[in-house]
Amino acid sequence: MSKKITITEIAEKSGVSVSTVSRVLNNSPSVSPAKRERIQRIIDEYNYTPSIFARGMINHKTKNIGVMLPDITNPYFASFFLQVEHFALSNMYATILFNTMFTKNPRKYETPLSETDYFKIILEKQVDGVLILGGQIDKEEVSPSFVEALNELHRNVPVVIVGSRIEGCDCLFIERNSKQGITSLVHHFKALGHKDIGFVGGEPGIRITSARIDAFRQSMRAFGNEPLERHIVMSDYYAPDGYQAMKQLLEQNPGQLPTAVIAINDMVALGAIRAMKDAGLSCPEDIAIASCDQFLQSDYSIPRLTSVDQHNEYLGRMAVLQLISAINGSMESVSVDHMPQLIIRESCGSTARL
Amino acid sequence: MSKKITITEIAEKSGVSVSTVSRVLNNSPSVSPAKRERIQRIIDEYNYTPSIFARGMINHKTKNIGVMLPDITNPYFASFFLQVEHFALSNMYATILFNTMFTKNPRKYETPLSETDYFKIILEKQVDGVLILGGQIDKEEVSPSFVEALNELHRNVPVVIVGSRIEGCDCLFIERNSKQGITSLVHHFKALGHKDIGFVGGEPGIRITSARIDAFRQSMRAFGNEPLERHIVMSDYYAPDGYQAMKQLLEQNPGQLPTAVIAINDMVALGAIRAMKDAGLSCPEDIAIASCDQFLQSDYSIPRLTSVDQHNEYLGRMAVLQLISAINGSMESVSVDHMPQLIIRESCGSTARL
DNA sequence: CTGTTAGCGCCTTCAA
DNA sequence: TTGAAGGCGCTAACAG
Repeated sequence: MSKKITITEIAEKSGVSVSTVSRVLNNSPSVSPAKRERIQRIIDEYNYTPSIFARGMINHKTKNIGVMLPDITNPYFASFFLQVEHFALSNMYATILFNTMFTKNPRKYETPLSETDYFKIILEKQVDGVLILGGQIDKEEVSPSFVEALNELHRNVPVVIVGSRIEGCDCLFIERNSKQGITSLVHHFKALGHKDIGFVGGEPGIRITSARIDAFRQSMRAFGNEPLERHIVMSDYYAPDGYQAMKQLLEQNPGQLPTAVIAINDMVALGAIRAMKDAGLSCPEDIAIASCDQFLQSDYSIPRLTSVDQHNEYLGRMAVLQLISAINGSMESVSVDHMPQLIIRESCGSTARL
Repeated sequence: MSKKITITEIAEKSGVSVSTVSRVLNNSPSVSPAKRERIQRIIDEYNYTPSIFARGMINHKTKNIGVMLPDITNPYFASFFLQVEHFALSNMYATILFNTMFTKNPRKYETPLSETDYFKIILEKQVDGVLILGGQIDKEEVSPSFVEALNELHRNVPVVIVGSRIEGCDCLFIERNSKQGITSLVHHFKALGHKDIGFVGGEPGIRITSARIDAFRQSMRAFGNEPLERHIVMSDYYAPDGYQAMKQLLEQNPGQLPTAVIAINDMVALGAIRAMKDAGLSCPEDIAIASCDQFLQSDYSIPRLTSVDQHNEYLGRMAVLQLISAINGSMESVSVDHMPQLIIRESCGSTARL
């Protein structure tokens, strides 16, 4: 590895002092155009880039942000992350990604590390800010010690959490309305004449799950229907979970199945439809299905999935922007007001097309 | 943000010199046990971690690696990356991820940045090593200027490329046998009695595509069949591409369709099956389908996808390991010898089960 | 507009 | 076994 050239050498080669070179490096106005150009030429010629270490010693910034999420192979997190990375880079921040694997996942990985271990590692990396997505923060019962760890982290570096506000946590939050999507799904099914609607997927004890199921119950009641508890089967967020949940729903409701079911996301919907098929039922004829969170490729499954676009990508952008402004001193939480969009395809059995 | 405590303060608080503190920090043996313990206690108490900047100025290491890939939302890259990140971290390296978006992708993103721009950014980040996956390096014709950029990067920091060796490129490569999988697929279809086999997906001019199509032709010939060119339709790597490719295949071969088709990966297979369905054909009855690269969830589609597990996750592990050993001085390319595994499910029309 | 200089926090000789 | 001192590459006063 060729050793890096330093500012001193550039200064010597261009016959000026290091400060002058430093000035052109930092676009200081007070450099004569002639010198500036000459120096820049040398810089380019030698392909010189200043040492982040030396710079960091002074301004204590790495221009790196840390992103902590459970599992990048989950399309939900992936599409979110893509936006984050993209927008961070266009603001000159690079993104260090940590997969905490702190949710169940189909690969059954375990990490020996706790989330607070990750906090420590992140801190050591001296990132300028941290974005947290999923994991413990999504639990309904967040342990006080975890909140304290979060606060400690935030004391060192701005932390933006994507999810609902946690009692006693000083971090910044970026929240959004998660009911809207469910409500339009229920309305849609009602409009199609369904009375008994079920719900599958989502891990119990996780906020997003409860929020959605609550919204589900609530909007059912708004139609004068009390949803049947036995038509609600929670499990988790992946295809195998949708499969298992639907299987259970079918088995525990012989002869009295719902005519429509809402799945917590597209992977779960996929699994659920597969379970129906394996039980000799077909979708949407026997049970119509729609999901709350659209992923890519849902337009290519059989049947094509009716789903809700929660605009997660937009949320990703908002999150980085929030983090960057926090790094630069702004300290307010934001709530993103977005309008989830119902995407009607085949699995809901509607013939309507947008 | 609370400012960090320094080694000097630790030294003062424990009544020793900075050098002694430094010694305990770096596990130097020459510190009296008593002092060592006392100092360690203070370190823990104040939750002190040494500044990476100051350290970096001396050893020039960040303990960060850079990973460059086209699109993390592509499950192929995601599962690969997950392994990389995981293994890197267990070796104390954090991973900075760059999505170059340098392939077509369903989101139609564009970056204003070229891949060589990314090289520059990565270099500025002073990572200890770089892993490159996909993008230009996969092209059949790599421009000399790109190779030179790669070499220049490699002159500064170890670069590991996942893919086939590029003429004139000094980087480290991690290669694998990509024929094996195709061959077993062809054998499998032959064993099921298929004669006319088609191929869909993959971008023309990309090495992995050509390699697979070559392997396809070759193993067809081994059975005395010359594959029909009009039964081979390239496009790209995502579901919409599979859809479009199959649609074209169907349209351009009226009355003389293949009875089986190999798709370049599971997303393409999904799209292809969907196209068949939309054309009133069903899989595997009318055309059997199998794919070369298995992703998660393929076990839940309708029909379940017969596919090949290329053990990409293993490859990911090998790649980081290779990079880390390169960072530590080892400079040999490795070729991973793995045995792709055929996973027989429904889409190939076989009744056999493993 | 430009140069000089004092650190930033740490590690590493070199002496003691 | 310990401490003192130099220097890593850069920026930010401070002088000129």
